[in-house]
Amino acid sequence: MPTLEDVAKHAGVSTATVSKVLSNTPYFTEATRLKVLQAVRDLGYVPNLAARALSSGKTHIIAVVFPYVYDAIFSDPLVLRIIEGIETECSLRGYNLLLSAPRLIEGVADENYLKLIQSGYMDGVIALDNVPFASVLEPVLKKGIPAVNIGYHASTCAVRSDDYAGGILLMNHVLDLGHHRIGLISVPDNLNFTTEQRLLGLRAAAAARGLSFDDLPLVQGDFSTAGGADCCMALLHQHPDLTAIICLNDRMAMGAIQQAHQLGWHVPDQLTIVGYDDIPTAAIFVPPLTTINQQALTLGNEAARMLFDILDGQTPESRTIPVELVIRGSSAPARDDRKEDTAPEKSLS
Amino acid sequence: MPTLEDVAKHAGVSTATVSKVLSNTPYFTEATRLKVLQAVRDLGYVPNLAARALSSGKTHIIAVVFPYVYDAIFSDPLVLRIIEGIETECSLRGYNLLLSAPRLIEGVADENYLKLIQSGYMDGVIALDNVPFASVLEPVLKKGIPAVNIGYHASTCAVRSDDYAGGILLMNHVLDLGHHRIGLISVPDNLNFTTEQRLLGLRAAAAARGLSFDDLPLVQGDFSTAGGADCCMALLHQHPDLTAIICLNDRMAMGAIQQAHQLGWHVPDQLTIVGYDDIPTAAIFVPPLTTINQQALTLGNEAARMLFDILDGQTPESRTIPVELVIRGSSAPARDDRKEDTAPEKSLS
DNA sequence: CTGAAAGCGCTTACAG
DNA sequence: CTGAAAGCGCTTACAG
Repeated sequence: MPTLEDVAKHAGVSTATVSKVLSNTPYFTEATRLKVLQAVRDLGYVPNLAARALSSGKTHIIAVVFPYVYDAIFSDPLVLRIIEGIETECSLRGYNLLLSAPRLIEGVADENYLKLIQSGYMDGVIALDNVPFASVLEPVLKKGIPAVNIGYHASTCAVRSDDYAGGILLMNHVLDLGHHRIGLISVPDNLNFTTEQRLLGLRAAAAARGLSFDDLPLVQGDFSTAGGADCCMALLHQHPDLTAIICLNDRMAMGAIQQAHQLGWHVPDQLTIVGYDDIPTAAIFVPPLTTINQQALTLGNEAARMLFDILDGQTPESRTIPVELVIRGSSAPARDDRKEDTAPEKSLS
Repeated sequence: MPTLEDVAKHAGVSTATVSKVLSNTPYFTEATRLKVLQAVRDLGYVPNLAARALSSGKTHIIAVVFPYVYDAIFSDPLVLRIIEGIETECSLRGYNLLLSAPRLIEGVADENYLKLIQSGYMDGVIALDNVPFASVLEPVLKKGIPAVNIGYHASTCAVRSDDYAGGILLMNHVLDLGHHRIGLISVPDNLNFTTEQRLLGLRAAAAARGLSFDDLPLVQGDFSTAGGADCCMALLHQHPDLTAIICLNDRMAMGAIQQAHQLGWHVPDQLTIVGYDDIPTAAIFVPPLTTINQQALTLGNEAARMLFDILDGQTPESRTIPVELVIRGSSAPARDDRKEDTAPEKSLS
């Protein structure tokens, strides 16, 4: 492999000159610039990134970091979509993308991950940091590495999907359809900031319509389809009068719908079930899922651009990306015959 | 950040000693070893990877490379699963994982990708290399970087899913159900080795049962759900006598099922539709999809282990990972009333 | 068993 | 506008 020195000799200039020409420093004769570039071409020279990194302190690598918890991340189609958004921007800017999925176990740090962060091997970090009890960004910030968070840990510049608004949209949709005996399939408390925001949105919307959120039956799933099915079973068993179930993600919603079918309920005629995320399958599920679309690709794009802005010395503002209610076939008006099964606990406005 | 030199001073030894102790070279007094390790702890020393890479030529980075074509890769749940398998092994061995998705346009190389490969920034490469007209591994091999291919390009040590056997299993299943008017939803020719193998398997199984594969109506989709729906529409329009449709992946199968429903066909009573891949959604789709499970996680695990074997100086053999037919609700026996609509073109054994 | 010293391939003040 | 030289933080023969 030819080195900078080979190029310098071939072009008849110093290594300093080659280096500066290649990094687009101005103040060079057109002649020397051409000589250098020609030599680069002649020799097929490609800079050694390790050497460049060592002397300049810049690696042109950015790391995408997401905690490996609950097996949730690698099973989440949105994650791949976010990564795609990041990869596109990196590719445009000539940056490389390192992937790290630190094992997050309460109280125990992932040694490999800590070493990676402290090794100085990246110019910046984009994190999916939403686990309250342990921030993957914490060691990054301690080391002073530029970082952007796709999430709610408040420590850095962040881009977030408007989960709160999503919760409101979802609850309003269900209420607008005339439902008031509504079950919830959630996830364990204190596990994820995004779902907490969604819950807050649901709560606010319910309160605004005079419905006591705390009285709504709620069971906790684990993000997975199987978990959604189990939750649906539990919910319908204890509360056969429900007319709607709101799930905090699509995978649980799909599991819930399947379970409801197996229990003999027709969705949406007898039971409305809605999800959150608008994963690719949502549109082609039977029935197609009413859900909230969060623009995952945009989240990735924006996070990357934001990081590059920081790397360019700017101080970008955090951004919230809007969400959209996507109404499909899994939600329908509450039917009168079911509504009258029991008396409403609260009067509606 | 403390350097090797700081550690050496703190421990009262030379940098060479520190370096060797840290890389587990034998032949050291227990005393000096302890001194060094204590100093490392005292100072919180973490090696600078760029420096290490420059002087040793080892980066402890492996790159996972997959071509960005047809938008297919980033939308494929199996890819994330394969990456998970690779990441797990890397994490175990203390390696980091770089992701690169070179844009593959016929005849035009991705400049960034070529630079990355030639930059010496990785110890090894795992590729998802299945696009016949352009191998992402080609520049890797030219540079002499150890590589493993998850796919069929013959140039390297490879791990592959047994797509041919999958094709046979799928066709036999459909034939065993009594179908013989079978439509195919494929992908464009010469686009992907894996789908070619599946087609060969389907063809062989058909031939073995006396069915002329070339007489079966075939339309080409684009891997996507929407494409599957379009293909299903075209197929049923021209061949309303079909009793089964075999799709080369699950996403197209799910689109096809949805389209069939919209056209008023009942799956599987009137029409059997099967897929390939067993993506997470397949199990919870309505009806649940009969499909071929290829163990994506295992593919990733094996590919990584194989690469580490090469890095350890061994010469592992290529492996084929078995597949499994998963029979679910989207396939059912051909019904007599439909079978008699037209006379069979060929007699079955 | 341990150390002095060269070298990996770049970049970057500093001169001129 | 261009170059000589130091330095980035490691590893690795080579001595002893």
